[in-house]
Amino acid sequence: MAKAGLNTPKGTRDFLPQQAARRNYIFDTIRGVFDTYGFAPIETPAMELTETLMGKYGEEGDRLIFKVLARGEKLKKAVEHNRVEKSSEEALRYDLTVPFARFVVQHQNELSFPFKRYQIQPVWRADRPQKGRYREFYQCDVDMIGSNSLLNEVELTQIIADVFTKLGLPEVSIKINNRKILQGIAEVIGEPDKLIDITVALDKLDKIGREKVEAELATKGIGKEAIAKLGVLFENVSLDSVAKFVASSEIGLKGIEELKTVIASSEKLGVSICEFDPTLARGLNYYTGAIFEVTHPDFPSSICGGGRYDDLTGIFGLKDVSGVGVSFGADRIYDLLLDKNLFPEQVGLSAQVMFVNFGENEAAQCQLWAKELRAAGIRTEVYPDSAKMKKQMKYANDKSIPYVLLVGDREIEAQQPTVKNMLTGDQSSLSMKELINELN
RNA sequence: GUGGUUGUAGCUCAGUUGGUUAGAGCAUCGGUUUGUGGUACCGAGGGUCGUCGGUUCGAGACCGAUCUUCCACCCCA
Repeated sequence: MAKAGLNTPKGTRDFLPQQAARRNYIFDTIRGVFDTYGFAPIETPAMELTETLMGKYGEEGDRLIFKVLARGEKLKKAVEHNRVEKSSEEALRYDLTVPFARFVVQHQNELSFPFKRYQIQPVWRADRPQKGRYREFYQCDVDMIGSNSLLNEVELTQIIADVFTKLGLPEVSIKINNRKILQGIAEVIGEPDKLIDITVALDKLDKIGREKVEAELATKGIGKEAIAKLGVLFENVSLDSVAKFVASSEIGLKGIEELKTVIASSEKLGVSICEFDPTLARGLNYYTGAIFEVTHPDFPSSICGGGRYDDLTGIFGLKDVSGVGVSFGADRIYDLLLDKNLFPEQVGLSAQVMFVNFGENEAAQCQLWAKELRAAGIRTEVYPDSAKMKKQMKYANDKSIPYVLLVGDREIEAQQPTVKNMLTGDQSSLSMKELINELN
């Protein structure tokens, strides 16, 4: 720990066997749900070209992208001209959505649309680490691209409900809003260009209160009259009142209609955890329609989020292809499950059987028997060294291996091992056949 | 990016107003038990006190810088 270089970089961690097994449990659960909806897996590189990522996430996002340093002569020149940062040609991916858009455009002729994919990979953000906030973390993305249908949004709410039900977290809620509504609000108060500023400020309403939100809006250059018009929303933000508010805005009304459809259709399919949240804004620039955020009452930040992006592929040269998707935050879900003690007892499979090693000849017999057991699908290990019995027993005990097989002269002569049940301590002499029957 | 916070054996922590060879519990390894684990008893190894520099006769304790941890903001999974 004290030695130089003996730790992982800020905001990253190692995973011990139990932690890794529990993470796999989360990945497997999520993947299982994605599979049942007919999504196909893809992968993309850890690095993208810097220009692929820059400018897609908004000011804040751009700042948090990890850039890869130029090397050799290029670096030398960049240092001379004081342009090190701009000389970066590659960067670690910041999310999975933008690389996916690039992927779709690049492989458009090899894909059939609408295209449904999932992607479970790490992403990197140069954020200040905190609880539930890491610099390297896994996102589990599902997206469908090439379809405008609201059926897709509805399917996403079903997927979210399925995943969290399976993980034992049915008390989550899916906060839903629609960027079109936010755009409508901006239009109605006469500040259509300030959409982002307005939504970001509105987002803080329940945290910092009305006065501070108004102050923030003012500093963003929004006029007093416009702020005054917003007043109604500060007091009553039910779906009906917002609908009335944006009645004069075509796009706003469209948003209201979409939102109502998604919530109503989801409910018909048994997904009753959706709720309209007019203050949900989301800072990522590329969202244009529905936006989602999943929260849990016992966790401070969102554990899943996403939305519809009408023109993300347009930036890469493919017009009129709309996509929608959400991303599950595996690391936050891990923290939450750990906190609530919700991991199943037996996650991660240890061997069912271990052969104690008595020496070269005995081990040779063990290898033969181990081969038979493995062929029968029984997880088997042979202790590699002829260490002291006590040490080998302790190893089996530490790994909670339920059966230990003793193979010495007596057993080789009898042609069957002594089987010790580690739970009860009972021992018996069993043939391979009997053992396989007992374990299957 | 802003403000604050933490850092002593693998882990959780003691360490009195700066003073000789830095401690405990757990874990690890060994022994009591050379074909038997989880209990018990005995013993051992392991730390240049995050790092670099400074003050001092003397620093784990004081000062500075840096890295790391955690927290609030920002933003987000």
